[in-house]
Amino acid sequence: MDTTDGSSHTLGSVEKSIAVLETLWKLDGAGVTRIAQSLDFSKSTVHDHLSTLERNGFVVSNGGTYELGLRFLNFGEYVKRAQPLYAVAKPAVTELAEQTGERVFCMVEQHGLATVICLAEGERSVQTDLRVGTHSYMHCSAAGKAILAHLDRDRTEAILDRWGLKKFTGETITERDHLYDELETGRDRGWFVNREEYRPGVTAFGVPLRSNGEVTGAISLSGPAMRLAGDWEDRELLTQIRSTANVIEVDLSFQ
Amino acid sequence: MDTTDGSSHTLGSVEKSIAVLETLWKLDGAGVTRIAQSLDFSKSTVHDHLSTLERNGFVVSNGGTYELGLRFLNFGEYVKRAQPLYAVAKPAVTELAEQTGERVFCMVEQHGLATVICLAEGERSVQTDLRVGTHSYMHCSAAGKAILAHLDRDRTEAILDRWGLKKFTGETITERDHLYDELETGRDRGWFVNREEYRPGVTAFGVPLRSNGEVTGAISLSGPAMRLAGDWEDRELLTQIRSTANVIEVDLSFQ
DNA sequence: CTGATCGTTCGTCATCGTCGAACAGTTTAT
DNA sequence: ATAAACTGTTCGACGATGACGAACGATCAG
Repeated sequence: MDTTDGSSHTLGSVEKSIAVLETLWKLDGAGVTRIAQSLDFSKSTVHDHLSTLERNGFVVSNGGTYELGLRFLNFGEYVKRAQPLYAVAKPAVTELAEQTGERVFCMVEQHGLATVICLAEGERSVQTDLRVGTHSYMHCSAAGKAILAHLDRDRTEAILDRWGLKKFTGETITERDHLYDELETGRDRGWFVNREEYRPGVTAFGVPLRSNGEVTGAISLSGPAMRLAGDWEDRELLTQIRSTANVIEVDLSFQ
Repeated sequence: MDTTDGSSHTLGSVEKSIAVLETLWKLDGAGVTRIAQSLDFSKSTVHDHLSTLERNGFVVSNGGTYELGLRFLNFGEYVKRAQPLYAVAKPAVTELAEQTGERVFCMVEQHGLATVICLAEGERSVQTDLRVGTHSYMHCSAAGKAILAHLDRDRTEAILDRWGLKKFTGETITERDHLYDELETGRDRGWFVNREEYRPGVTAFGVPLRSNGEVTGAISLSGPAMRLAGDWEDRELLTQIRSTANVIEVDLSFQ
């Protein structure tokens, strides 16, 4: 999958270490042998990588089994706070969740994926698998569409080339033209929607966040499809979401 | 500093990548040239590492300058939630902060450092530089002492050998015997204290958390030294802290 | 327009990452 | 109790590959 590069100066040993870390993540911790056969590396190679990573705090060993280390938490919190949006969006998102009772997210694009940087739950918010730090595809999330709609066409194309339009439910948009239409209508009316396109029964509305004319992220509000189905109540809900986005944009411009 | 190892099979290129990541962290993002001269690597080497790390989401480039990527947030949140203590301690810590109005931490030991895995602020809690994910030395924090006091003597020695007893204030304990005495008295009475040993004006009380007879972490409560100076009110405060710790220990044993 | 600086590309050489075999513990099954 | 089948770890040697300096094109300051 990566041997076709040819002249690229990518460091194989570093990528091996990353593969070990990914495996440790997928398997929720594992031993040398398990990782070695999962990646088709030799045991000694895996051991070398693990001990190097452990010496640096990215891995921790508990009597034969290895896990990801707390140094990731250190870097992770730093990266979260380094996002200009975080400090501003956090209180606004929390307030919107309290007002509406639903779950509210703030997401940022990086590497073609939308990542949750902060989240707040309302009183009646439903369960979800989206946590802070979760990466999600942009074609099937309300916030992702909001961001995608405001990128250069080339960039959008590149993102769709890289990640495809994976189908999660019967409602997921899997055709490019369909998605482009959706992005255009969303761009025109100022908000975006994900109607059970990622999880059955879950609908979300998304609004982009602009700073200096550039879209730097988006907020989205998600809840049960039943509750968010009507067009009448949506008007009220949407003005609340757009109002929150507006507050964030203004706050962002003053710091 | 590491060339004296001799026979160790540590992967130099991986450690170089880690050094690049650390530099990116220290400098809050930087360009190739800046990193290269900061680490005394060649520009092309730094570039190779950065592009490899970027291809994997650990670094992101914004027009010439590089920053740490959001993938660290993904891993960081995962590691946080992977700690058995996290889910149990979070609500208990929050409640204690509300009750007392002070700032409360839950910390876990790894690689000889105490790392904050969750934290809650009370209404009158003071400012601090401790965030979730912050690593701190164990000899000068209340939670760190609580954990240190219950490790094997060999382990404690190894930790002090590795990290030393760095002096932060005039109150910091910098001699081993002094620390061992302090750990013993704390172990006997069941709680530990840090009286302005890390930051002037900040005092903290710490209590260990046991699971199956083993200490897996600690909680601590910190506030202004003035407020936490008396011995009378401390009695009340300490029973609240110990009671919270007790709740966590019981909850932990039932999952 | 010019000089200096940036990030990037490229090809070479010597380093050092990889592997298999052997090691020492630990658990499982007989 | 004993052996067989694991585990993680150590070690040395070979050859892939990571590091470097030089040259590149792009950008910015004066």
